[in-house]
Amino acid sequence: MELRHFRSLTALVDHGFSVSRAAKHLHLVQPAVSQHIKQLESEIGARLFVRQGKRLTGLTDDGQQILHYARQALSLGDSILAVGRDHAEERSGVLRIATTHTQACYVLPPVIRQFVTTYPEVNLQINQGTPGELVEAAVNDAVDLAICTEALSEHAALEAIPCYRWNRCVIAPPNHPILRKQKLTLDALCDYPLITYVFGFTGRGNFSDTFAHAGVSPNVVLSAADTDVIKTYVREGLGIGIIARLAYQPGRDDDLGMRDLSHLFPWEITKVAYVRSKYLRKFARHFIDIFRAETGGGDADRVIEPCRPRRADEVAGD
Amino acid sequence: MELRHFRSLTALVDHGFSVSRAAKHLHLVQPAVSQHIKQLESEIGARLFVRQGKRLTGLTDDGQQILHYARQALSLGDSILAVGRDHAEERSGVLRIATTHTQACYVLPPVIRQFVTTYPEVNLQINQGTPGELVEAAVNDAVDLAICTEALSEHAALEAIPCYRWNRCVIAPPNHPILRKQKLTLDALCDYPLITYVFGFTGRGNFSDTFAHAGVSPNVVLSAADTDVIKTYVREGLGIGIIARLAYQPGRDDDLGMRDLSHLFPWEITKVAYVRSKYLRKFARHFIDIFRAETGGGDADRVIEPCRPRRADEVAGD
DNA sequence: AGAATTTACGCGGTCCGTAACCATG
DNA sequence: CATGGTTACGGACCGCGTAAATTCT
Repeated sequence: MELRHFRSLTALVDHGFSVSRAAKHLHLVQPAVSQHIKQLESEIGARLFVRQGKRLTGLTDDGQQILHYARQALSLGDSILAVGRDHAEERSGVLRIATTHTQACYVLPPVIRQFVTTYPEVNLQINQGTPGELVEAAVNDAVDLAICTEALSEHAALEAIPCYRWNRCVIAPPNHPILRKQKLTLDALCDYPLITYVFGFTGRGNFSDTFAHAGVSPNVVLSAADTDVIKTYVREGLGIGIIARLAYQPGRDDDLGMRDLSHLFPWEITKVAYVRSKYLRKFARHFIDIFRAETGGGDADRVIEPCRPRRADEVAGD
Repeated sequence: MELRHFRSLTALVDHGFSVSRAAKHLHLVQPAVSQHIKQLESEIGARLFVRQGKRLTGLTDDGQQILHYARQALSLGDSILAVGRDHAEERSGVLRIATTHTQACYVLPPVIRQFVTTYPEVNLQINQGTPGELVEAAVNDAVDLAICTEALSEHAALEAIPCYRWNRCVIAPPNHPILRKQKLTLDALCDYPLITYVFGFTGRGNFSDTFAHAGVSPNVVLSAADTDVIKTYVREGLGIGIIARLAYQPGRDDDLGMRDLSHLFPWEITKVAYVRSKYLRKFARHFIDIFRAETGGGDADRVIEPCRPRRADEVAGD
């Protein structure tokens, strides 16, 4: 059993169980990967694929199990090569990041700017997705870093580094009564139609829990995956928006009134996560440092606050 | 890069950096493993070994790092083979367990008895060691399961399954005043010379903390790694012993008086742990079930109490 | 000088590629 | 019959073993 068998196995499932396509992807011919599978199955002593005649259609339970191990082993091989590259070409390579809309638009830009100037040789790839997709992508080694507020701490394979904390604000058209109210309470928010994030996004869990815990029910008339949609409909007069405070941009959003809500909701903690067992290139670790410094450090009026650094075992218990 | 390179790498460090001995162990000749190392270093682009002339003397920092990944990859290979064996010969194989003296003597015997009768074909190997050694052995894939009360939950690579909880008792010669005292308090225990476990063993951490927290200092005249030594010196009249209640055996220890101390100390939780990323043979998982059932279930007068099953993510936060 | 590792070289196995054969839609 | 997979077979490569050269103890 050698890594080449694992390469054929993973290529096969990654290309719709087509031996020929997998072979092409591996720069081999069909019979070669056929043989790899055959050898694997004979050495293991169990069928890995379900077959319809000669055609492979899916994985057996064992195959599923084994695929998982094979992927990990290959990933470790990549880690080993990565260690080497950190020697040969410390300042060049690829950094793949997955994050959510809010992070990508409002938090990452200055970080990216600083990173690309210090590492002009690094090919930076940013993917956008839902928190669930980020976790998926990270554990499948489709990206190196995942950045968001939800879901990252749940997965045992991920190391999640807390970077900064943030809270919410309400935005409304300039003359909206909510902006003049003396005491801004949850009840007050419930008096108006609300626009905020969909479930699974940007702290929506804590948002709903807070109302539920207070025994009041907000009237959410629109849920959006990203802040721009919320702003748009607030400008349309559909309701008042509750967004991450850091997504309110003075200058750009001066046509909207804004009031802080951090006294009403729990703080959210945005984290950057990576799979524990993988080697992170030096520049990837540096990216995390830059991210923490940039978000934790300056720009106080965006209410990005630094967050106490924590040790790994604390993070695990989140 | 193939698994064979990793095999040579690990064999080399496991045999004192002697290429010839490593080769012998791999059923190869010296030049073969020399070549493996050469190929590895060339593909990675960094030296893995520090050399004195032609002789290898140790690992570079990178080598250390890479060794770690290589070991994991090989371990995954073993897991893949293990999946297969669970098909071919479900009821035969090897189960390697590491545990402490207390568990081995007082808790495991009935579990072992049941296991070997249900799996007579399984080669059961039990190693004894300190809690630190158990963790070491588990993460290095030297054993399959580690059973003890300390240290297991700390290591991120280990999944620790809580199995039962226990507390302490005091043992003393028959006419000792401690046995007649109305209220058994920490202060009362401090009035006499104490014999108990050494640090890092059988809940000694919580033991000391409890006294420290109460602001009293016990007079520990002897610390032993196992219960039998403690009993011996209690019989000698050197002092009173504080041991795990489950280590007091009615019948065998009737010449010693015993009183329960569970109102004074926190409960300890004994766990069985294994490395998360590894495949556990079916009989290994069954062993855990037997262990939990046997300890959680019957024999109430040994005060082995069942412990609420917990989900993996709870355990991780311990 | 002796033990151990590297280098050099040749053989044997095996890994892959070509080609023919077979199953399926 | 076209597409895709397996079987069969041959060649090239390379991985391993033997033997000589080299270096450190």
